[in-house]
Amino acid sequence: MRAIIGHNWRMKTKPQHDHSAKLLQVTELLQRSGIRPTRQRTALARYLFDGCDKHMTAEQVHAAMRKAKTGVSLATVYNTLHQFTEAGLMHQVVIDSNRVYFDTNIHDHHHFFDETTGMLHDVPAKHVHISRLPKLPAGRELDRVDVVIRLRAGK
Amino acid sequence: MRAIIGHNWRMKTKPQHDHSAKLLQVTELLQRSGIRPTRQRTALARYLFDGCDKHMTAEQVHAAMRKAKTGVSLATVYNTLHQFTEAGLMHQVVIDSNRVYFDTNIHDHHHFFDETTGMLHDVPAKHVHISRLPKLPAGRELDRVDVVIRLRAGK
DNA sequence: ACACAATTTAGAATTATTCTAAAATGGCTC
DNA sequence: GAGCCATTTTAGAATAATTCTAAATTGTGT
Repeated sequence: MRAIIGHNWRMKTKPQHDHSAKLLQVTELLQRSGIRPTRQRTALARYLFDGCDKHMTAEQVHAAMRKAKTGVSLATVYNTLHQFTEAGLMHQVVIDSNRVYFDTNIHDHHHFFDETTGMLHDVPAKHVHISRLPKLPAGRELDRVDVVIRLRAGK
Repeated sequence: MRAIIGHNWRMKTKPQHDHSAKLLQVTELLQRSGIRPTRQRTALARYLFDGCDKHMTAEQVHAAMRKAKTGVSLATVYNTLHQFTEAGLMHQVVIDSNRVYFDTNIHDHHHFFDETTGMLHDVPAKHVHISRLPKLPAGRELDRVDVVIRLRAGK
């Protein structure tokens, strides 16, 4: 049964358009990050790094995979999101009490958090100027500065 | 030694002594916030609002209560921390993936998050200048801006 | 094709938190 | 202070997100 797809298991799942190009890009992206491009990881990467910035929880990503009929277990979604994060391909954003969002936008940016909808929105770094930072404690260096602009319903 | 500060519970104080004075202050604080000062709530308030800024998880607060031999159940600790937060007596800070910190410092300030120790430290607002903010989406108003300066081990 | 390492997986385990319904307490009125 | 009703507290069950585990599968070099 697998013989049919034979040498190229990658063709099994279909993106909308742009097959080969996107696939090449994604497998290369993973390889360059030292991550072996398995079927599951490629499917996830293809979905996540399609050029649209996404803020999603692991469960949401898993649901998207189900919908796309790509067999990727929840455990693998968690593992892979963590790997991608560690490789710097995406970020984790923790804002809501018990929800971790994975953010595929790795450009310098900040966030609006809309308390009425629970949604997260990007704010390009250029729209926030931080003109002064405190002196860092000894023996530590700056990892990054997260700015979350919390919004509530207003006039 | 404490009579001097008497009327101002905000003043930096050492915990330990000052029973009567502190009690009056605390019950008043609760009443002014529309919270009935029961035994448990008073015990928690006394511990939390002793003048020292604290960043604690609910479990940690519960542990402190046990140590102080004050019978307060975990459920009550959760309930009460939420009430206090809603009344504006303290804030919630969410940073670490699955840990909610309650912060007794309600002055304008920001945080260092030390990734190596998992600890949170205050940064007075004056040490961080945000000189530009984006235009807010329609129908929303600013609740607050949280700045978390993430630190990692460095030279 | 073969073997060995890496990966995936289902389901169990863990952890922080919330819920529930019963017991205790607080604040009234008489 | 006894009686009463609303509020609060509580132990333990329930939930939800995440991690762990150990077995099955897949990938890769030979």
